[in-house]
Amino acid sequence: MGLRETKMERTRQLLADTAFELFTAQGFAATTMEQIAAAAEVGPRTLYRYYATKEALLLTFVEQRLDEALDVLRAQPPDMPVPEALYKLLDYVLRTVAESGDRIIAVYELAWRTPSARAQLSDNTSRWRGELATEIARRMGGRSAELAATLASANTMTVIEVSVRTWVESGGRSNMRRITHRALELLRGSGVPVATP
Amino acid sequence: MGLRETKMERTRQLLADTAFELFTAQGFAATTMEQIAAAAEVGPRTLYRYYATKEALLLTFVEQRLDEALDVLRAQPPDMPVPEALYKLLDYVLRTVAESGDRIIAVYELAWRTPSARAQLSDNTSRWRGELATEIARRMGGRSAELAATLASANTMTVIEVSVRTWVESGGRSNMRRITHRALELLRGSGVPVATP
DNA sequence: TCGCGAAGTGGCAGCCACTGCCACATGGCC
DNA sequence: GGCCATGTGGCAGTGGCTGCCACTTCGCGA
Repeated sequence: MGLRETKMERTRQLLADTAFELFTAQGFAATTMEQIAAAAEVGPRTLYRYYATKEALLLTFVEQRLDEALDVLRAQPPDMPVPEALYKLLDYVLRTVAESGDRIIAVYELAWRTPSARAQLSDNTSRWRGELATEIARRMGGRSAELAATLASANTMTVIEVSVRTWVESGGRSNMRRITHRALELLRGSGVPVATP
Repeated sequence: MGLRETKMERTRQLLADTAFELFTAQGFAATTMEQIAAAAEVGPRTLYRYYATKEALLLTFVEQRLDEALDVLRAQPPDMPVPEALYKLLDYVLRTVAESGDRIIAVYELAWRTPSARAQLSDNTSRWRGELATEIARRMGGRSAELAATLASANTMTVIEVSVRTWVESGGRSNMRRITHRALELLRGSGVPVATP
């Protein structure tokens, strides 16, 4: 990786961090892109080259975690049973969410309060669910599995959402895994694969 | 209902219809709010009083249908088994979607092509899913049912989404109900209530 | 090592979604 | 018929976002 790319990666990180601080300090709407650019000491035009929208600047952190989780799933051997692979994914998500702690909580709370950011978050998770469905379908094999894969993906996403949501609402104090396991237990028994340890 | 309210309702309808025609004719992004206001012969400021955002103008049609479906569910007797009540809701959605035909297809295709509109649509359905979960929880009774209700709501929404999506993608030619029933069949057997005729 | 092309940066002008404010008009009601 | 509440519309302004173009800086081959 050349000097150029290193520098850009650093700038990218700096912009997201600077934005995050301003957002938490003054609120999302009250912070302008110009302010963020000034605080990070770049031109506004450059800021837009790194992040196309203000919402992206807030949500990139969450987005990265979800994409990493997908990579974890893809890295599992192709002959691993789907429920087991899904459990690895779920486990990764819950672990990293719990580790990132405060920042995740702050981002979610900001996003939920801000219509445009909440909408963008919904869109991200919806896109992510689609990618997850594709990966599950590949593992289940064959065209006919597409519907089951879509349902399995939706189930998984719902479990993640409900777990994270209650965890965030408790300020990071509740036991995320307990809810996850209760949800998985409820979902078992249908014709759709469910994450299993 | 007084003359005043009647007139406003008419204007409201006129604005959405005018916008829809312009959107389909020239595309969502290429249509300005000013154009819509001019075409409907109201001031731009007035347009904003009826619809807070451009996306709302496009999506109000879909939104209305979903809200009606919730009302249908709420109208069912409280002692009706949840799976049966869910089936009534599902049935209403599929029926009205099929009846509204071209317009639904056009709205979805416009929304999917437009990031901001797609995000808004995601947000709407997410909010709707929450309301559905609340209603299901009430019918299942008790605090402890909340998680199962959330999962049931998510399942139902997924079934609707996947049905509508494939239907729209086929240009309204595929059999929406076949997919719906296959999906419901797959979902049966878990601890979560599933729509049943 | 030097210089050149590619790639990143930033300023400027401009579009348009959206808002607060205020003056005006128009139903609804006594 | 006149008054109040409520709806309409113009105006000025903010800020997100874009295209364009000039400038700088990195990376690489001669």
